[in-house]
Amino acid sequence: MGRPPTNTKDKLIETAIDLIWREGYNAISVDEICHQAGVQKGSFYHYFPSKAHLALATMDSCMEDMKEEYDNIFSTDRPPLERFSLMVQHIIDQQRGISQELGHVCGCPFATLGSELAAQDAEIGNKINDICAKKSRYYENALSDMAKQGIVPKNTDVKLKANEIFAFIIGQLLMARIKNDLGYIEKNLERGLFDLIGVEPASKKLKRTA
Amino acid sequence: MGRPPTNTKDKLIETAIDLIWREGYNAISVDEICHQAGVQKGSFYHYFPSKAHLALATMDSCMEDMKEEYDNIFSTDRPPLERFSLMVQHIIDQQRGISQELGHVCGCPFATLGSELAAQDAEIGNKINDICAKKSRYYENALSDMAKQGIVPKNTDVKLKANEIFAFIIGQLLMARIKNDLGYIEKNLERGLFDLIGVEPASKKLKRTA
DNA sequence: ACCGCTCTTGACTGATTAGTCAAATATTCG
DNA sequence: CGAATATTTGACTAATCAGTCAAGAGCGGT
Repeated sequence: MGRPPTNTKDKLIETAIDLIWREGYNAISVDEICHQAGVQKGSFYHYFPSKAHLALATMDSCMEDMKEEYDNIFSTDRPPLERFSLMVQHIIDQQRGISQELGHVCGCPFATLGSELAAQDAEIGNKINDICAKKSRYYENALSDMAKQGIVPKNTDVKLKANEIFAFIIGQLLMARIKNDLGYIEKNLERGLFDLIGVEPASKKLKRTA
Repeated sequence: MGRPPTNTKDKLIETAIDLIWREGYNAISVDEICHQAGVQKGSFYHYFPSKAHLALATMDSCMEDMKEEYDNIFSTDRPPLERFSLMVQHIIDQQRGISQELGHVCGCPFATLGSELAAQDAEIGNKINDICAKKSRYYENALSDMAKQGIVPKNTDVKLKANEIFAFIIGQLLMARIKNDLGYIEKNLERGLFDLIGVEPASKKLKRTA
């Protein structure tokens, strides 16, 4: 029944991800998104009741991609420390790709949007909160496994530690975005992460405290 | 000669700091700033050639305040570890005050603005870069002193370490802003900071590695 | 062929945007 | 007082904003 589904909605979401990620939510207009997506305004409002709803849809889309990647990276088959190393590499690769594609280091899309809209739109704020919690859970699980294996102290507060790790990562990504420079992340992200966890990556082995 | 100077310019800057800090740069209008400052549009453009120039002025103002506080906190009279503890307390106090005044946890004003405008306005991006560098220097000096005193390894890369600390702090502040919750900062900021530095705060003393 | 449904079109609205400007006002100096 | 300068006023522009809507186009089922 009716006209067959098209890729209009997806085109809008894909275009919006790029534009919002690079420029921010309030800096771009519905007209601009439509124009770059090659879609008419009426079609936009056929699929999304408002600009804010499109932003929510872009987050859902990013969230899906993220989940797929992180389910793999944080697979329990992998040694827990290796999961973090792999994640660092994934972040660097992703940032490099996006920065080449969009002409600017863009950082974490959730953090950028969250920072901009935290005090403005409660629903978006909640959604970003959700995403933070989901990401933290990957870290918590890995940290739990590390505690079981004695890589970190058994009594480690994994929730607290996961929060520290999360903050450190989005902080590095935010700095990379502001400086438009991936150098620090490339040099510094893994090292800082392992400092926070309290272990040494790869070759260098130092005494840990129990 | 001429009409005497008034506080109009300062009123505009003060109002803009509050509005931009809470809502973001693109989310607020010149009209709104003028209205809340009780100033007419023409007066605004008498003092500032554009909205972006007001944003620059707010950053200069924040920067001045910051410098005064940090010159005190990071005074070389103080033991270097105490400087970091004092800074943590200062951040917490400041965030509590602003969140009460503006009705929302606002995080770091430079990071918020930087995140929003990094890809948009090169001049603002450069200024924020400058501010980051200045703040990092306080950390570097303290870390150098700690290295001299053997509190951290003599061969510590203080520039790298300062960058890690900086990223961690703005990451925590960003999360606090997104979650609109100071809880994590109050519980977690000092602890994570000392984990990164590689020392233990206050009572708990663990073996460090040389 | 015709109906019913989905999707698309593009002109339209009314509000808001950053920024302009000429005239008015207030003050100091001579 | 009167000239010179600094500040204020508020109406104005032209562009842009999010969102609306009535009309039509494309398709499946009957």
